Amino acid sequence: MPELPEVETTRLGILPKLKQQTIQQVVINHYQLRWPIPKQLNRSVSGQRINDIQRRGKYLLMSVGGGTVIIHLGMSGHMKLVPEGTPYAKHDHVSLIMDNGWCLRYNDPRRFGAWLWTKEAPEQHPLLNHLGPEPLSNGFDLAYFMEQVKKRKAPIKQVIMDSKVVVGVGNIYANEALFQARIHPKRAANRISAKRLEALLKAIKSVLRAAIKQGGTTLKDFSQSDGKPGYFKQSLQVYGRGQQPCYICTTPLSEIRLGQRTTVYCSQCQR
DNA sequence: ATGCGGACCTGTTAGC
DNA sequence: TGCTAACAGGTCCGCA
Repeated sequence: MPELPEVETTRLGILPKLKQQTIQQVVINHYQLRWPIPKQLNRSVSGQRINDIQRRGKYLLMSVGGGTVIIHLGMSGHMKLVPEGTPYAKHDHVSLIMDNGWCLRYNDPRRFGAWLWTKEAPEQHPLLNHLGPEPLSNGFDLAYFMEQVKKRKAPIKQVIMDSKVVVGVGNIYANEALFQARIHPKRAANRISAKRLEALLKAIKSVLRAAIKQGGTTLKDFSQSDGKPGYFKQSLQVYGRGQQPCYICTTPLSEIRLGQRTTVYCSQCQR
């Protein structure tokens, strides 16, 4: 479920009910996520007020007095806000019971997500301190992108999905951005002209912006128990459309595996 | 340093 | 209908 736009949508969805509210209690039903949830989490955050929730890449950073909860949704994680006392759903692993009667539930069937605790500045944390720039920030510009790409001969798709190069570009949006920029996903990163790299840079930004905008339309449903975002599906040009006609030239879209991820592209339009 | 495959999990779907 | 295999939005880790 979560690529960057969904994480941002989640953040914007839960923030209004949590900001400046006090965490009464933490209930952990399942400690074993990608890494075990630290035992001291409950002690560290109970009674603390949530100052803010920020996002870095696909990580959510919940700052409370004394430290930060670092949250990742993995492949299948999502958040729900429910009234306190609502029965647990299957795979509800973490609950934050708030003083204002709301309860944040973290649900994650595959348990690839994470809930960690740090007292240091979160950007110093080992999981965050090697991350590349935010894709929508000014730091992700053509000069930087060219610098990164020229030392990489791997397929461009794998390079734009590398969080050391830029954060937040997952499999769906990597496919979409490459189609928008007309670049073949297997093309060696260091063999793309500046002009085409600029097109890719713009495509990454525009695809992510558009998706965040779409996610925003489902925000009002967020406190509902089944708040599944409607998603960006109808806007997808290639992802999930293998064998179907290219919207530009009608050639059937190709589907291959690249780095163990499904990759869809138009062999006619993308070079 | 870069690049690759394996690992962590459960649920859903395609194929026999 | 039931079983099995493959695949799913992520990304860290260890080894070449």
